[in-house]
Amino acid sequence: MLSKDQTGSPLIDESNSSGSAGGGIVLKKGPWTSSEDAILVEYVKKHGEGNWNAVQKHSGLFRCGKSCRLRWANHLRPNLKKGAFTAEEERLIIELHAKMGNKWARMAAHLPGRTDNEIKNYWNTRIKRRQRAGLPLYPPEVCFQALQESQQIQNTGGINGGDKVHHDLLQTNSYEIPDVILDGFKANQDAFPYVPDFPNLSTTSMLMKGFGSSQYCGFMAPTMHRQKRVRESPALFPGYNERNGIPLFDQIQDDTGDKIAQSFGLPYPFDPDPTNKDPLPFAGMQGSHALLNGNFSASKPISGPVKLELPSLQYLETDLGGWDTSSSPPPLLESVDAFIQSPPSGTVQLECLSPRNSGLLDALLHEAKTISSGKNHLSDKSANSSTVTPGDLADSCLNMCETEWEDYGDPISPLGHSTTSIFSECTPISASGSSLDEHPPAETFPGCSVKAEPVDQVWTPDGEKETSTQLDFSRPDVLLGSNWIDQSTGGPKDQAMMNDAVASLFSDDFGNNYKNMASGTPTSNQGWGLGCCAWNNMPPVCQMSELP
DNA sequence: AATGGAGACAACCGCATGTCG
DNA sequence: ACGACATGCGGTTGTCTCCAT
Repeated sequence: MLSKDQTGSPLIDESNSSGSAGGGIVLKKGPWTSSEDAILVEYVKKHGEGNWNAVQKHSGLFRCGKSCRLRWANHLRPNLKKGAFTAEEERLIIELHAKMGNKWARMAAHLPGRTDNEIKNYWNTRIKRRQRAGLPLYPPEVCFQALQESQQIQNTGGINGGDKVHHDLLQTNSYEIPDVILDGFKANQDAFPYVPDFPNLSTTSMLMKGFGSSQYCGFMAPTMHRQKRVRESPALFPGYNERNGIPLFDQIQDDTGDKIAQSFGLPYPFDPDPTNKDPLPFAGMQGSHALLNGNFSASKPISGPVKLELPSLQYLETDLGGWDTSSSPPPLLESVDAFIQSPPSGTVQLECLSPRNSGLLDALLHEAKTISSGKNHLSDKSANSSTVTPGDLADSCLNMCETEWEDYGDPISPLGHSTTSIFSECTPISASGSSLDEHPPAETFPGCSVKAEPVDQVWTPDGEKETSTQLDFSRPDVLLGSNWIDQSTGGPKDQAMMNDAVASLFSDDFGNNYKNMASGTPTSNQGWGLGCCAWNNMPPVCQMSELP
């Protein structure tokens, strides 16, 4: 141990001291000096780690045990890696965060020599940077993988596995990006890993934000301990259950949702505290779409072998749980449409309060429910008490994800988050004539059986056509309602009406793009995808202008 | 040269959890 | 079962440096 003389008497710096050890001893706070470090190292060498409160007693170090532990863990313990994160580490951090959320300690366990604090700082810095740049937090392949793993969890009966299953998955380091994705992706991702250069992707960023960290955008409920999580309370959505016949989320295994949510780094469900007066459920919706969209609408990373298909509603005709297993890869590419299907009539009003508006996992669940009900809705809607199965949910998520891989442009807005946040989740109906049909959300178009055409054509996203219009979607559902399809023809219900309505509400640019989309002309807005359904039920309080 | 913003990093704080008597 | 204590974790804040203006 160094003597005070040797170390310049750093033990007590009165000018920088605060606090007390209870016995009148003033404990130092603030930056550690090298001499303090030496003392601590010496102490640990002698006595080992732990019993940190004894450090002060035995070493004369005027630091609280907490501070000592932190200093040791973050700076002094051996085998600590110093310096910048390597590319591999960064990739891992991103992947882990996509799966775990802000579980820094757990993430650190996967990064030998790195501390949770280091990772946390790195991530927060990255968040800020990417937020500012309007870039997505997660690369699409990471999102997809997270989804895939969620599905794997469910498929392996991990519904009740809780974190354990999830953790096990992580332990396997199964971070391989699905080939189906990377076949095409890697080819174009020299600069990969996780931060693909998506010049046109800025609008998806918002959707990426809010993952598990309240500081991302502020609209996400903070990560909560499981013990604190309370299942969705009917009080939050009064009448939701009874009137809609749609099961509340407590009908779904909590662990399932939890795991999935964690796969996204999401708190699940959204702030469930019924006493919480903060209207986060809705405020968080944007973030939620960040989830659905931002994660998956990674612009156009795929080219080549990946089969890209426009969403199809075909599955609605089939048993939801009975994907055509003859095709491979299965249902993933074919079910996105589920999310663009309008809810069955009669549910619209209620869904203004539906949990999907939370934007979190429950939103997915709700969408899955919509899918489920969509295949047989109307007829037995009222009797529909089907519970969304985890598999359904996962499929839906995955399908969404894959759809988002489609090569489409982003209706980028300098707002960064806005347009894509919303629209990239809207299914690009098709270039074959199907188009959106504007309708008020109160109007429904049951029997969604639109068959989307495969996306065979490759078009260049009109990334230059960015709208800088400040969009104010007091009722985005008006525009984004998924009920724009004539169910009988699969085409636009009233294209002119829709176009006019859109043009009137959007900027000219935006409206024009929209019109182009409606007419099948590829534009940057063709990527409007999955979000329709979710936004379809967006409460009026959500306005794009409120986005950062 | 001065200044302000952003990034990087370190450290603290509050709370939750685990352990032990 | 309970409380005290130690530890762990995540969020937040403070400080320093760099860089553009």
